[in-house]
Amino acid sequence: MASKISPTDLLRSTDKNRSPRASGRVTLSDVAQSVGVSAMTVSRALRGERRVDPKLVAQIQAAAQRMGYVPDPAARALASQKSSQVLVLVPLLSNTLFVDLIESIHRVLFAAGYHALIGVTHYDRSEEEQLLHTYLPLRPAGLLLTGFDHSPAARELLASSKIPCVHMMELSAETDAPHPAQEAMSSTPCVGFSQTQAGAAITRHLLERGHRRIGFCAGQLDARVMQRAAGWRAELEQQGLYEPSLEILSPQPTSMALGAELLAQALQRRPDMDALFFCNDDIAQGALLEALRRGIPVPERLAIVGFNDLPGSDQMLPPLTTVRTPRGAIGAESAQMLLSLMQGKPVAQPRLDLGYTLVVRQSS
Amino acid sequence: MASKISPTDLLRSTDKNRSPRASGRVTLSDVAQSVGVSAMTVSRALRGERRVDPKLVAQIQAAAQRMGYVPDPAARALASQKSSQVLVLVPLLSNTLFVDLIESIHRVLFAAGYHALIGVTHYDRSEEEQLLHTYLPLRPAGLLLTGFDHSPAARELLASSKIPCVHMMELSAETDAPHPAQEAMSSTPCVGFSQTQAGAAITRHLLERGHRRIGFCAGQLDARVMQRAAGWRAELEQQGLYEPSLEILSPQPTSMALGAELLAQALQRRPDMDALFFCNDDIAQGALLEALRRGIPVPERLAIVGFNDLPGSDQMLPPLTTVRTPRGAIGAESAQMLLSLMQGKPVAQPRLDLGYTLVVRQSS
DNA sequence: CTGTTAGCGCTTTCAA
DNA sequence: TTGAAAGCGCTAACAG
Repeated sequence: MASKISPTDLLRSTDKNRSPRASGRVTLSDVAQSVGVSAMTVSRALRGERRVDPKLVAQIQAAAQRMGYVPDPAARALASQKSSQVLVLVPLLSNTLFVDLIESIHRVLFAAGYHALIGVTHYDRSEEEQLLHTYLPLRPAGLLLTGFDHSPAARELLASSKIPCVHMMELSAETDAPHPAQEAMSSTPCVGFSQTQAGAAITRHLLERGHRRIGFCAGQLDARVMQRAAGWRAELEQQGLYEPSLEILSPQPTSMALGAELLAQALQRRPDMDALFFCNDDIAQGALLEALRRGIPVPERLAIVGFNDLPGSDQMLPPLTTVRTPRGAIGAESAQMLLSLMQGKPVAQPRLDLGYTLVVRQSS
Repeated sequence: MASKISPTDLLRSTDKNRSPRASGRVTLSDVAQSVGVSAMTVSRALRGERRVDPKLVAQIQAAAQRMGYVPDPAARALASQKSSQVLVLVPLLSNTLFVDLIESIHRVLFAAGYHALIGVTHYDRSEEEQLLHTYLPLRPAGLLLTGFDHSPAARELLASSKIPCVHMMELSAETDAPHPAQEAMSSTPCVGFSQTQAGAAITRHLLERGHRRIGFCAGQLDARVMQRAAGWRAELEQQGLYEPSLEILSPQPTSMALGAELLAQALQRRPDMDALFFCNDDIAQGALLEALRRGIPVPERLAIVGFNDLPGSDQMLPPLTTVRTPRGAIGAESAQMLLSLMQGKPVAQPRLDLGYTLVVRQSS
């Protein structure tokens, strides 16, 4: 195992002789030198590439550990043209939904040696585009995006970057909710559930409970909210119960205050309303409190249901009936799918439906 | 403006001759060549370094724009030993407080060309340590940490990294709340407010309202919560009203459900309790709902106050009295301070107190 | 004010 | 299975 020591290595061996630009960190060649192999071998060994003598691998790992070697992500990214970061774009952080999503993504990616770089789009296509513009040059190893609603320029960026990408929270090519760019993404990897079907399911629940004038109240009119609306509407139409005046929409972001306001609007417009389906639990909670303030018996006079099963919904008066969405699982499975894609492995189910659960409490 | 074109540049000029490793992106030398200057000049011009002919700067910027040049962060990080990322560590994302903090940090840093890399510690010193271990090698340009509660090893890492760092949400060297490592950090840059004083202030408010048996209920017993407790306790002691049984603490994370539980515990232990100070609005909200369920008149029979002024607190029945904390401003000012530190500029107020506001609503 | 030189620390490529 | 050479794209450190 007589080793040839390159001039550079010799230079490095003496601390005095280190280049003035050296950062002082332990490098690959430091480890290589100490073991008596080339830097290349250390690089391969540490990355777990095959075709390295197992004995050497053990020795190298021990040395790296002992010397406190930590790979330099910048150097690695520069040389290999890809970083260990995964860009994760979500619309908001103020909805627990996305926090849960991020937490489970982080857990899976972190364990696999990747870092989640989080970007917030505020439900704005141009903000998303700008984020892609600034973050794509970081050469993320993968992308995790919320929904399919991108600007054309963003689509372009994504396509030309050729970076593996998984879409979260909704499914491509839903036959019951035609999507503008449906065709283009029928093969796009995605993990989620049918927002439309979930919206339809909770509407059916209300119908089964005997409600007939079921309103839909929503803020933050993003694509997924509109899919829920479509599910609600389809069920009502099927029963011949749909009327435009049952739809109370506001472009404002959802909040408890907005819930109170929409409840008021709904009852003013349709005093005969006997149930309300809110697009998200936070506005439903606000509506529940407003009903309490107004002395409206829930669910006797008016049933109220929400969506997502957020914290606090079980604490309301009465506890809120809602749809539990599997965001934790969506995050984990998306990350897992992305890991496969990044490794070039085939993905068994590139369109993964994780379903939803109706949670019936006392508000309906 | 006759330019010397280096051999490498000539090589690059012909697409056929590009190295097999080239990434295809437009590089600094591409721009340099097109303008007829050296890569170094382009580098300086684009980074806005002084000592470059303004005319050249304009020309170079135009060329970069036209050619679609985007700097490579990895190459930049490798050469300069610092990335454009700022590591931001927060305990949680499920508390709106930290989301607000992050949003404003992001806004300030992004505008200055930096990216926020967010890490979540879950109030766990060893998790924080691990995050530092894995993220410090990314050579972040700066650090933004929540609180001062680090493990010794983490302190070591921070100190030896020599990366500029600002602590958020609490202030160093509070004379009224001795901190374990107080001395060491009396000069540490920090932006926040006195948690102790804020806790004392809302307690005084309750005392002024005539309450005498004021309990303190808390979950998630982190350093800042305990500082609020200290403020509460000091006020009570001053009036000779402090008793250990008034303190109801739980190690569990705060939530509305925990609020309900702690209210129950408090009333069981001290049926004569006439006011409760909850360490965070979410548990206070849960307590308010529990009071409603139990038919306890608030504030007549029992006053309830919270902390942070989170969304929904104004929607409660009755609306919650609380302390509004300036997390948006804290995020913005911390980021601003960090920018100064990163540029080596002196910081006028390295210990910035942004105060707090008592928000008196109907629950007290 | 501008350019030259020499790396930053790693990995691709190719040769042994 | 291992190694040598040659960069990745940029900037620090001098010169001029």
